[in-house]
Amino acid sequence: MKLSNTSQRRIIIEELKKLDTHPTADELYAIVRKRLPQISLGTVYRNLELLAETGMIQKLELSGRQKRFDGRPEAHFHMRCRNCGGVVDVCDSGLTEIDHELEDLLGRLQIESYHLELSGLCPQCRKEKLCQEETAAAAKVS
Amino acid sequence: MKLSNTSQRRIIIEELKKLDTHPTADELYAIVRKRLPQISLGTVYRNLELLAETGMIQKLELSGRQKRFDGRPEAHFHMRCRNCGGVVDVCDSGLTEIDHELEDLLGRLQIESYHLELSGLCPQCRKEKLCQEETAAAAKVS
DNA sequence: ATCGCTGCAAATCTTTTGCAGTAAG
DNA sequence: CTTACTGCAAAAGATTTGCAGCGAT
Repeated sequence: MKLSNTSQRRIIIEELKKLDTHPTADELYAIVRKRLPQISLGTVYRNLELLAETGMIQKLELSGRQKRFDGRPEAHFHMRCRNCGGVVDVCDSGLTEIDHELEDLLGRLQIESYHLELSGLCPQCRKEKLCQEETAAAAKVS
Repeated sequence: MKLSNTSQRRIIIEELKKLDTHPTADELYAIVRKRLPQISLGTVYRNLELLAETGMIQKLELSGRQKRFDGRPEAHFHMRCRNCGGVVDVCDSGLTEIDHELEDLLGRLQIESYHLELSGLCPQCRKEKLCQEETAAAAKVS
């Protein structure tokens, strides 16, 4: 597979790699459009698909209607925020350990791969929720 | 939430519980239509949604365009077949063990839940692939 | 000059929804 | 009688595709 070097493709990669928000195709489209106002959403979809096939980026198969894209090609863990719907990276040595155990086990079970989707509150929403609770507690006292 | 007992709903549950194939809404629609030819796809979607909300069935958040539904409400593991695209149940004590470890770890990380999707060849496709390989080997010899 | 890529718009696929009529409690 | 449910058809949301022209190699 030989990909040519068009400005659309270059800018799509560039902008995606800047983000750690795992944008959907249309979110990335909005961002890329600031630099290339005439680009079409179809082009964004086609490029994301191709780039994922060649392994330069990842197409995330997460729950929810829309696919999301990740500029980091290495496997890592994701958590979906149940409050804001966003997707954040999760790094933890315990998870990495469990990952290895799973690999071993799945090999024995003739399962080829797996993917794990975590769910909870992202740091941002956790902070906001904490603030709300404090405010609520203060209101109760007064 | 009080659900009334309509024939549509009863038959949808009945047919879903008969299957271990985790059908999509339209697959189940086709099956239910044999008994209720005038039922609409919208009714199937609405009922599956309601039944999942009340916990009588599960709506599976798996990769791929279409949602799938599972008549067994208890949590268990699923594997998507990379050959036929179907979804099969996976039962294994090793997995259950890892499940517990994950629960522990995630509690510590303030992660609320997770879901694991396995991928490989379902038993059916594995068998067929094996046959093909044997045939290919035989052809090579002759 | 060739072949891949682009923008545009239409098509597709899955799911949801508005509505007016029907059935269940 | 009241409220939930249904069929139908249209709408909505996300992604894909056909096509004719354009740009990269």
